[in-house]
Amino acid sequence: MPELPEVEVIARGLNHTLKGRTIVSVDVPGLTRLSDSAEILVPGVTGRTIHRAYRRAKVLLIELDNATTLVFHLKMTGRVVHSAPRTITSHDRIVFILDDGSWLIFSDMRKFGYVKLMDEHRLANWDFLQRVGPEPLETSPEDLAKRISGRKTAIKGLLLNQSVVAGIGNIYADESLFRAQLHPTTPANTLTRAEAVTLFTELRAVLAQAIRENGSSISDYVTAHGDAGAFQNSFNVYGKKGQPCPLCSARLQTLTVAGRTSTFCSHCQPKR
DNA sequence: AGGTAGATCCGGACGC
DNA sequence: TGCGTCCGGATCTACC
Repeated sequence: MPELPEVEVIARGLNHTLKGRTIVSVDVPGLTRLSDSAEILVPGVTGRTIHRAYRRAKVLLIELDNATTLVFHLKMTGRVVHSAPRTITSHDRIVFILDDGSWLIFSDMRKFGYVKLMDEHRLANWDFLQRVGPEPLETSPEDLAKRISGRKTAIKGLLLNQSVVAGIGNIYADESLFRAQLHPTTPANTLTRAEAVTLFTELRAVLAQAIRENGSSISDYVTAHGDAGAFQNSFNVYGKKGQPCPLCSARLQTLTVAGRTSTFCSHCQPKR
């Protein structure tokens, strides 16, 4: 489940090794439903040189030399890996063959992800980019706190809401709520400003640490070069239902909040 | 208008 | 072995 840190690590890795490479041909074993068609993608990218790779929210963007951009959303099981040529697998969706013989491969077992090719106009007017909230690592905790003030809904739902703050998924929502000692159903309008600032300070810290540790590998995530991340070893609560709280040793519990499984410590994160 | 629930996409994991 | 159920990121619809 790539969230902000995982996509950031992939983007940095790709930017390092793809910059200046030219796409010489494309193989399309089978695109996902939400992707642009091969008729758009193949002629659009063939012969183009890669300028840079970067991230916005959970979206990976690879900018080409004619002001078009390959846009990837990995959703749960997507991968974008730069590797030597290898046998195509049943999960591979599109392969970009580069001028040094290496491959850039988009795979996605569950086919929820997508790849699209956007020109400047389509990218600038893309409704997702119009709606998405600020980058948490580039926005002060005070400014982020203002964005949730007065909202009656559960704080967990607001953290997952991409238009409130960009790039947060279940892992980093649960981990930051634990660090801030807030129950996931806490109505945002019951937080003091100081509590909200603490929450976003912890969110930023957990995201920065996850990036330093190459992201969290729980099911399918690997870096741009196929390596697993390490931050899953630093989880306090995510995926640890029934295990002891690292602070008080009470059994961690789960609850569905905003439609998502939330793991928390009912002692350290009391309901209010 | 803000908010929630449910459906949808897909296939691996898991339980009976 | 085999079938049914669960899960999840984001979006959409229906509804309160």
